[in-house]
This record gives sequence, structure tokens and C-alpha cells, in this order.
Amino acid sequence: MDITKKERDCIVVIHDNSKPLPLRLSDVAGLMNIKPPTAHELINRLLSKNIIKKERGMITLTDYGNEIYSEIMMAHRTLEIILTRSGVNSDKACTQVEKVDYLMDTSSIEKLLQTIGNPDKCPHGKPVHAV
Amino acid sequence: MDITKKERDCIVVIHDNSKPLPLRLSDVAGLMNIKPPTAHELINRLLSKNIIKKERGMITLTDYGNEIYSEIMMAHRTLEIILTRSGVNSDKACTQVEKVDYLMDTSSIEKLLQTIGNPDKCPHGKPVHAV
DNA sequence: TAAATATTTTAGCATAATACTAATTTATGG
DNA sequence: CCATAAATTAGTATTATGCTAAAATATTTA
Repeated sequence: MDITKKERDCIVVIHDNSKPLPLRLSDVAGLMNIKPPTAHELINRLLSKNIIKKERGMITLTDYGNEIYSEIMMAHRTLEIILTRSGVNSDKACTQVEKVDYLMDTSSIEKLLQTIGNPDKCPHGKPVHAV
Repeated sequence: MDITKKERDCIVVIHDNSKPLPLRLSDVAGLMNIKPPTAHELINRLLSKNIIKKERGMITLTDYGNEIYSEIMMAHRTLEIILTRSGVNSDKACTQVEKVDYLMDTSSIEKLLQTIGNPDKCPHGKPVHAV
């Protein structure tokens, strides 16, 4: 399943801001700096792809959405580690990797991850295999 | 300067097929599997970005276009080497890397390249710093 | 050179992703 | 039940991508 950059960002925003309470459409709009109708459109696309679900206004990732999130994060942290180990500063590494972490196949990323020694922490201290 | 995936592909096609003769619009269309009007549109975008030039129907990269091409190739080969060294097969590495080689900053790629030992050949034997 | 062929360009249209304003509808809370 | 807040719809816009059909240019060749 291919997703766009905005869909990727939306998945990450929903995952990372669902505690203590699940997000509503207006929260997503606020967090993504877009207007509610734009968020509505984006959310509808993610709903139709079965990546998120909405129950009484509460937006959460589906199991499938969580899988996608985990894959994005695995790629993100793997590539981030590779860049920072080469001397790219953390913030720069993060912005660079954000552009590509949702594009590559998990099978290739897994091989990379193994090569760099299966670290369980990324440069920011978050687990490489997030849920 | 940001370019799109199709613009990236067009730059590569123009560079890699300019010998023995420079390409014409219909050649670009043929090589990219798109119809001439679509190629026309794409070529116009690249002309207005000063990436290519057209003289008597002959399409070539500008100096700026060649710079962009070199950066794409440097990123391509750097990432390709990293993937293949992790055990990803050449063809797979290439298709994965094509998705991202035009998106990342050259400064980060240069650091990666240094880390992997500044090889002057990529897995396919082409120089890492192509002109 | 003139006719035939090939190439390029224009016009018109379509889709997907992104984004907005304004208006309407639906919820929620007091 | 009413006021406010949130969500949705309607309408519009832009950029990138892609098409067909037609018109305009070039090029080639007879």
C-alpha cells in the first residue's frame, strides 16, 4: 500500500498524540497546521484505506494503521542512526529521513537494521521498534 | 530546488541517452513510456527550471541540470552501496533507491559517502561521482 | 521544390493530492 | 432547549501527471 507524505505525517501525528485522549478531527487539523476541511479530506482518505477508524469523533489507528506506523518508525530510526553515525546532526538527520521513511520496502530496511547491529534505541532514545 | 519523481526520471533519461546523439522530445517520450504531449509538459517544466535546454529540437542538460544529475547519482550510488552491503540484491537496491535518491540533501549524502569509504565504484561498476 | 511524413505544439479534458473559504449541519454541554 | 463547538459539504484553486485529437512545424524524399 502506497501512502503520500501527508498521509504519513497524519499517521504519525495520530499515533504520537493519542494519549491521554484520542484525537478528534480538529485536533489533527491543529497539530498538522491545516484547516479542518483539509484534515477532513485527508482523514477520509485514511479511513478508506483502512488505516484509521473513527468512533464517536475519536480517531485512532487501525491494526493495519499501527503496522504501517511501526514500519515507518523502523525505517525512520534505522536511517536516522545511519546518518547520525556518519556525523549528520540529529535534527538534520530527522528532517532528511522524514522525507523518505515511508517510501522504502520493509524488507530492505530490516537488512539495514541488522547490519547496524539491531540497536533498540535511536539517537533520540525512542525504541527502534515502536508500537 | 525541489524536483518531482518524474522530473528526476527525465533528467536521468536525458543524461544517460544523449550519446551518440542528443535526444528529441519524441525520444524522451519513448524512453519514458509517455505520450508526446505529456513529455512536452514535463520538458517545459524542466526548461522553466533551467535544468534542460533545447536547441533545434535537441534536448540537453544545462550545467545546472548536470549538477543536479550528479547529485542524484551520488545519492543513488551511495545508498545503493549501503543497501547491497547489507545484503539487499542489486536490482532491489536500485528500485528502492530510485524512490529516494532525489530527495535528500547532498551534505548528508556526502557524509554517508565518506563513512562507507569513498568508493569510486558502485555495485554496477559505474563511478559514484558521475558527470 | 513540392508533396509526404514525422515531430512538435496546442487545446481540451481528466484524475489525484493538497489546500482554502464560506456555509451548513450535527454534536455537545450547560 | 439553546448556545457554542465541531464536523461536514459545497465550491474553488493549484500542481503534477496523463491522455486524445487536431493543428502547426519540420524534415525528408521523390
